[in-house]
Amino acid sequence: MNNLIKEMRTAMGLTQDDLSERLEVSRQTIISLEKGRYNPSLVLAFKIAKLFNCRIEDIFKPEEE
Amino acid sequence: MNNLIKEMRTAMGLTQDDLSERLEVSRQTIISLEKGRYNPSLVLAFKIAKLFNCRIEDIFKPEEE
DNA sequence: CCTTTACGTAAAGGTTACTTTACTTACGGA
DNA sequence: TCCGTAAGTAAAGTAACCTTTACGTAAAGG
Repeated sequence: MNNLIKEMRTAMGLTQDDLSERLEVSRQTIISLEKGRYNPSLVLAFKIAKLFNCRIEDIFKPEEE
Repeated sequence: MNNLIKEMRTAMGLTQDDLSERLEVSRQTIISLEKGRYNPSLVLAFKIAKLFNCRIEDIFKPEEE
């Protein structure tokens, strides 16, 4: 699952630490998400979309099968 | 996390078993999702949206905080 | 230099998504 | 009445998300 979290985060001028606080997750979670190490839960995906003021589909790009 | 899986499934004339095969998950997973017992992974949410030919936001409704 | 900030890795543990198996109930048709 | 189908519960196990803690590195500033 590819995503644009890092791009959107830096565009907002946020550090990983800032973002983790706003999303109420650990910094480790942000790092792992940005690195593509795992896919977020749907709940977290909704939180991220809300914070970035866009849709889940705008941030997350499932790899084509 | 509220969702419209059951409604959309029956609208397509599919049984829980049919749906589980198309999504490549177990029937238990379908039952639990429809019953709202847990939230799917983002990957599964994308699969569901693709099958129902709509967006994740059209199917899943996060409870307001 | 030394400190602070931002980003990164690694490992151990908890919680939850998801699987597998087995059993139950209700319904409709032959 | 019997059988098959669809939907449901329950329990035990595996996999993945997410946390916590600790440590490493590079850059910028004093």
